[in-house]
Amino acid sequence: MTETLSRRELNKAATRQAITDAAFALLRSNGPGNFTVEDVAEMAGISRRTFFNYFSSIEAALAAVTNGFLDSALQQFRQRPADEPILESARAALMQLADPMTVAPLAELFTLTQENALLSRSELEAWDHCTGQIINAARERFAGTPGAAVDELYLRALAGSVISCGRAAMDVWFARCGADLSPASLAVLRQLLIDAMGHLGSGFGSPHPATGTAAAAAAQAPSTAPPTAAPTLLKERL
Amino acid sequence: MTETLSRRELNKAATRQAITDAAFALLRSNGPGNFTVEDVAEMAGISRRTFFNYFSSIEAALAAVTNGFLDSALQQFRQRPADEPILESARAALMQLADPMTVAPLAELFTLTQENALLSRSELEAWDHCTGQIINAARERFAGTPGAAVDELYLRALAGSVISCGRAAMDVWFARCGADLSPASLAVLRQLLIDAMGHLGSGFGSPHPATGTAAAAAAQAPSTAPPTAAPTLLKERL
DNA sequence: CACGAAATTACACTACGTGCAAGTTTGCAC
DNA sequence: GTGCAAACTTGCACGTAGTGTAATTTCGTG
Repeated sequence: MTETLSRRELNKAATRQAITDAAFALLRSNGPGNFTVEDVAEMAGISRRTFFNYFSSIEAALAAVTNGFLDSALQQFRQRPADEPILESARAALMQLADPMTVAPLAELFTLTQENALLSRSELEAWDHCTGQIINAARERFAGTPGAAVDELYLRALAGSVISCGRAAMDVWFARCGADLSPASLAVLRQLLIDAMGHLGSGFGSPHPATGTAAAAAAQAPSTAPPTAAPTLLKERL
Repeated sequence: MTETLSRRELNKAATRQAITDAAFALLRSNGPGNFTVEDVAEMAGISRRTFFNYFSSIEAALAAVTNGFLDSALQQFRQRPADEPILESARAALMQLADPMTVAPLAELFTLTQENALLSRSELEAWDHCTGQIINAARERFAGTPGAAVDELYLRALAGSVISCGRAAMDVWFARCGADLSPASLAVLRQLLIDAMGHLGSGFGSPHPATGTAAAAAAQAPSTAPPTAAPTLLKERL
C-alpha cells in the first residue's frame, strides 16, 4: 500500500503533520482561540505563509484529525460485502474504529473543542463532508444491484441519519466517559453505536428497545468515571 | 401575541431586518464572497461597526433566514400533542412549513449558497442549532411521561436523524425543482418530507417503500420544471 | 554540475472582528 | 419641558486572517 514516496512527498507529509501537531499542542496549552497562525507556524518551524499553503485556517488544520477518522470509517464501509444490509455495514464500519489508537486523538479534540464552540464549525463540515462521501459510496453499492434506479432521497436520508446516529453515540459517550480511553469506556462506545444503529434500524419505535444496553455495559466497569475531567457538558437525563 | 414594543425595540428590529435585506440583495447581485461588510452596512444605512453589533459576520446575517425557518419548525413541533408518536409530530411540524411564504426565502438562499459552498458553514450551524433545540423539546416531552428516565442516546439519535431527513428532502427537492415555488413543486416537497419520514419510521427497510411517492407527485405536474434555473447540482440517480 | 520544477519565504494589501471612548437617541421621573 | 440614566450608534485604532506576487531555496533529473 505504501508507494514509493519521493523526498518532496515525504517532506510535505512531515510538514503537514508538524502543523497539526503544533496546532494541537497550542490548543492544549493555550485553549481554543488563544493562539494565532503565527504561533502555530513558529512552533512548526515554518513561515506563516507556508501554513496557509497547507491549511486555510487553524480550524482546518485541527479538523484533519476528524477527517482522518471519518475517512477511515468510510474506507471500512467500502470494504463491506455489497449484499450486506446497509445499516449493518455502517454499524460494522463504525465498530472497527472503536479502538484506542483511532479514537484517542478524536476524543482529545472533542474535549478541547466542545468547551468553546469556536471549532465546532470545522467539525460540522467534516461530518457533513463524510455524509456526502457515504452518499456516494451507498449510491455506488446500490447501482450494482439489478433492479430499479437509485432513490436519491433514500440515499441521502439514510446517510445523514447514520452519521447523525454516529454523532449522537459519540456525544453521549463523551458526556459519560469524558476523555477516558480505557477498554471499559470503549466498550460503552461500542454499545452506544450498536444501540444507535438499533434505534435507526427499528424506526425509533421505542426509547427502550432492550435491556443490556450501554448503561449496563457502563455498570460493568463503573470505576472508569473521569473525576478530573472537565465537567460534563451534556445533560444526562433531564 | 404582539406585545407592546417600545420604540427602541422597533428600531432594533427594523435595523436587523434592513441588514439581512441588504445582505440578501448583495448576495443576489454580486454573488457569495463578492461583497464586504462595509457594502452591507452602507446599503443598510448604518455604520460598519453597527453591523457587528447585530451580527458577527455576513454569514450570520444571512443565516437569520434559515434560523427563522427552523425556529418556526420547532414552534410547530412544540404545539403537537404530547401523546402523538414523535416521528408523526416531526412530520407534521415540517409539513406546516411547506407553504410559499415560508420556504421562499429559504429556497432562494439555497440557490445562492449551494453554488459556492462558502456560506454552507453557517447553514450547517443553523441545522445543528436546530437539532439541539429539538433534542431539548423532545426531552421535555418525554420527561412528562410517567415511566423511565429519558434515554439521551435515543433523543439525540432521533433528533439528528429527523433533521437529516428534513435536509435530505430539501436537498432532493431543490435538485429537482430548483427555486420553483409553484404549488406543484411544493407538493413534491411535501411528499418528499413524508417519504423521508416514512423511511425513518420504517427503519430504512427498503429503498422503495411504496409507489405513489414524490416521483409520482412530480409526474402529475411535469410542466413546472425550471428551464432557466441554475443547472442541477445534485446528481439525480447516478 | 546544471537546469527546471516545486516548495518556501518575505512583503504588501484588503478585509474581518473587537475594544474603547466618544456622541446620539430613547425612556422615565420630576 | 428639563434633566438624567440607560441603551444605541459611531469613529477610530489595533491585531489578525487570508491572499496575490515575486524572489529565493530545495529537490529531481539529465
